Amino acid sequence: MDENSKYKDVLNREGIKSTRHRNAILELLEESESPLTAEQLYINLRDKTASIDLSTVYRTLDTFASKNLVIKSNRVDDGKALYELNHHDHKHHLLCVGCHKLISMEDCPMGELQQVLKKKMDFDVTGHKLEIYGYCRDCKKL
Amino acid sequence: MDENSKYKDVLNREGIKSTRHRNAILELLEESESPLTAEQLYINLRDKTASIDLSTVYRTLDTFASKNLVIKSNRVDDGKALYELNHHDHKHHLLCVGCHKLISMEDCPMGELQQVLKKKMDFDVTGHKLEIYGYCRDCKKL
DNA sequence: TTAGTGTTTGCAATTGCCTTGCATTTGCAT
DNA sequence: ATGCAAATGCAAGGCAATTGCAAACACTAA
Ligand SMILES: [Mn+2]
Ligand SMILES: [Mn+2]
Ligand SMILES: [Zn+2]
Ligand SMILES: [Zn+2]
Repeated sequence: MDENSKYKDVLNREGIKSTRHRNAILELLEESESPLTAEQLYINLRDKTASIDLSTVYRTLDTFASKNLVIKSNRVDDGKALYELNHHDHKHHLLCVGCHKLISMEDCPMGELQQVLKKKMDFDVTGHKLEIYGYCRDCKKL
Repeated sequence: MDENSKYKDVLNREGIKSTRHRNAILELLEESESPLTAEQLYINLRDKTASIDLSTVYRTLDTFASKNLVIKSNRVDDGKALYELNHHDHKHHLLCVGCHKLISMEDCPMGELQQVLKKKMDFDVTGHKLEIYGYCRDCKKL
């Protein structure tokens, strides 16, 4: 199987063509354990084999976002756009205010809270947003 | 009392001068029940008495943010910067997606989570944002 | 395999949000 | 009132992101 077609099925399922760049971008996103900026992807791709234009990176990410293949968000400190693979599972991150690293939490702590709210407040939870800030292992030593 | 000095005490407490523009911006933020962009503030101010430059709006908001008088965030859809008054009370609301009522929660459910994160992830929590959506007592009957 | 089609990409220019340098004005302490 | 640091207006600049267009490419149907 061609390395450039690793995600052919995924892409075809969304009605878009399987290209070198699209496969490469999906691969990088899959390898990364934290969201990436368009520029980070761009630099990573340029350093590898595949020269690519930054506008192509943006267009590709926009396409992926519109197909719900990736989730677009904004970095807290500078508002720059971040992109991560949509794993379709409900997830939260810990944001280190020291080094701006994003760390994935294994599970959502809201589960039991929902039950409490249902009993005490008679409120049926359908969703939530949760962001947690603090200092990671590395940064709190300094 | 001069209308242009409504927030003199607040501003002096932060060690910055009380000016026409700063008072006007604080007033607009206080009147608004939702966060505003710099441009919204700019247009609002220009249409009133006070001609103001957009760069002054940004500089003022940055100053306020650095003094923790306002909270800066980013709009979800376009990433544009949003500014709102910092009311300094740590509080969460239940937002009913049926009637858009905001219900205050008596206490913050994050307390025990912090301890868990410290142990399991070696992460020191300094803050968080939490929004909860769902259906209130009245709306879930319908 | 080849030719044909719409899609994707590179490139360069452009947009729009936001920032910065500098001269002038203003608030405020003396 | 006077003096000085802080705040402001103005114009230029920086930078993430977008766009128009021509060339390259993926895929389909001969
Ligand atoms: Mn959750
Ligand atoms: Mn809380
Ligand atoms: Zn860190
Ligand atoms: Zn309701």
